[in-house]
Amino acid sequence: MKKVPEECRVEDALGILVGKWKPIILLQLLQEGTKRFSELKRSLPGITQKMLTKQLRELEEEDIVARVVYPQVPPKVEYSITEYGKSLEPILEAMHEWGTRHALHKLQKSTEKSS
Amino acid sequence: MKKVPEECRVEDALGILVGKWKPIILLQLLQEGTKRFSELKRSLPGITQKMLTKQLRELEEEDIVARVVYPQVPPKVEYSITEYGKSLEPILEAMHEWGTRHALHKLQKSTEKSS
DNA sequence: CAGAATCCTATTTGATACTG
DNA sequence: CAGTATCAAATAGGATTCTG
Repeated sequence: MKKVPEECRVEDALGILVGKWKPIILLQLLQEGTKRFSELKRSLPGITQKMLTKQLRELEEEDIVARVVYPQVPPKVEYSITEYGKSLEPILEAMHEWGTRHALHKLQKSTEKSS
Repeated sequence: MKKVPEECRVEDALGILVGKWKPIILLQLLQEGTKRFSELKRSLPGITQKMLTKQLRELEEEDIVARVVYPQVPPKVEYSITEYGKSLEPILEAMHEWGTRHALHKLQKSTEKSS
């Protein structure tokens, strides 16, 4: 179904990072290590259970995050970045750096009225 | 309105790359240099004028691509990556590399039936 | 606690036709 | 040639309620 040249794999990486909460979820897990579902939810103000579940499931599907269920009551589920998932870190950092510069760039452009 | 920690600029970069056709448009312009609207359309099988126009406008808005209109008939419009836009290239390449490895990774996983 | 299920809105993408 | 305009379909995102 893909009509783009097959040697372009940019969209594969992009597809994994895309989602309103995925980058921030990944950064949380990268920085803080393993976290429970409820901890993650607390650190992500505004997210709903549905979205958190969905995004985590998608990341799990791609083997980026690991999900460990402790069979006890009340339930306990822990999420963490897989070794494989850590390979995304350089990309996330590059994007963070670029994004920071981009914010400055836009600021400069908007100040270009005073030559 | 943003609820994510303000020090996270990953989404800014992501927002610029996201769009079904943006990565491939950028790669085209990076690899082939300046191109006309119709040339771009030809190199992007499946894209509609509407989408091509929209994505280009969004990239132009962020100062990633430059749009030059030649006031003549029939119209001629050329698009190219700006100097600033070229700063995205490392990210695109990193994503491309990662995406390639990811394709292999998934292939290996699907072959894990034979231990 | 960690979700699943349902319902609803908004944004994205696409098909098609028209225009200076 | 390089768009715009309009309509329809698909997808993403969100609010709320229920459950083992």
